[in-house]
Amino acid sequence: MMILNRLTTLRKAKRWSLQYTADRLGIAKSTYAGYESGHRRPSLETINLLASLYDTSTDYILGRIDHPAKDITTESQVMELTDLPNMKLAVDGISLSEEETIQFVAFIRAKREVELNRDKQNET
Amino acid sequence: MMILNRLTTLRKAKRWSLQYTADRLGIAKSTYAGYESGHRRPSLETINLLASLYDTSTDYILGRIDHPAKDITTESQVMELTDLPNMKLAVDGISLSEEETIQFVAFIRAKREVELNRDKQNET
DNA sequence: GCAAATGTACATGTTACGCGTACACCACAT
DNA sequence: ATGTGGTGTACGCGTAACATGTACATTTGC
Repeated sequence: MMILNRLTTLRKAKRWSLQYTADRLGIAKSTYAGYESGHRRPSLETINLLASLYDTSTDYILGRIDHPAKDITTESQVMELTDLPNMKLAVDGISLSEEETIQFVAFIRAKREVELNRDKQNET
Repeated sequence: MMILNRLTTLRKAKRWSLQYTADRLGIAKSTYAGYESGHRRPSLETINLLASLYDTSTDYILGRIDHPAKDITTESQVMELTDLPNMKLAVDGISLSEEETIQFVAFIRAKREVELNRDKQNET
């Protein structure tokens, strides 16, 4: 059995729905759902697209390698956290789980939302 | 059209025949020949095997990258968040402020603390 | 020149892919 | 409570395209 269950993790890291992802891929929602559930498997083109959309490599999606990194060294100086599979971050020497990063991104978004609303209140 | 014509080059670089390659892959000669001629396309498993046999990556075989280098995995660089005074992280394209990064670390530590205590509770 | 190995082309049966559809579930507003 | 839109899941069907065997062409070694 080929490792494709990484798709679900990758998609949720982007906070995308099945429908949205399927639209980006140009296929039906049920089709993409089949990939994640393991009942169906994507075409080569779709694998390619997925690697691009999820900012990773086909090798990672296919389970050939265990690190989803695109080439970190060539990345720009600013690293996007929502592209989290591209990097490994640690706190106190313990690597962040993807779940932790997802939670933090949600945390930051909520915090900014609050600040945005507060600013709006302060407008004349 | 997907770039698969690299297969012929890769195979000849190894000085392998169609038959030998097909045997290594566990498929019929005509089947593998179909890949190189472009009339047929390999399964995901076969793509995987091909990348391994030819000592390259699926990304190269699929035409996602142009260099056949095997080690596309810049081996897991783990970056310690607390050691990154000038590390630039972003969420939704907006760079994290230093305070936000501090909050990030605090957030993770608090979460882990909670989990640690919960685990202790669950011990007999 | 011959034989064996290699490469190419094709017809066929069968797999499994993509889609639509239907359903359960949840959040939220009415 | 009832409705509405969005999400994830499961299934049956029609069909594209895959794997194979076979046959033929071409090259290689003797």
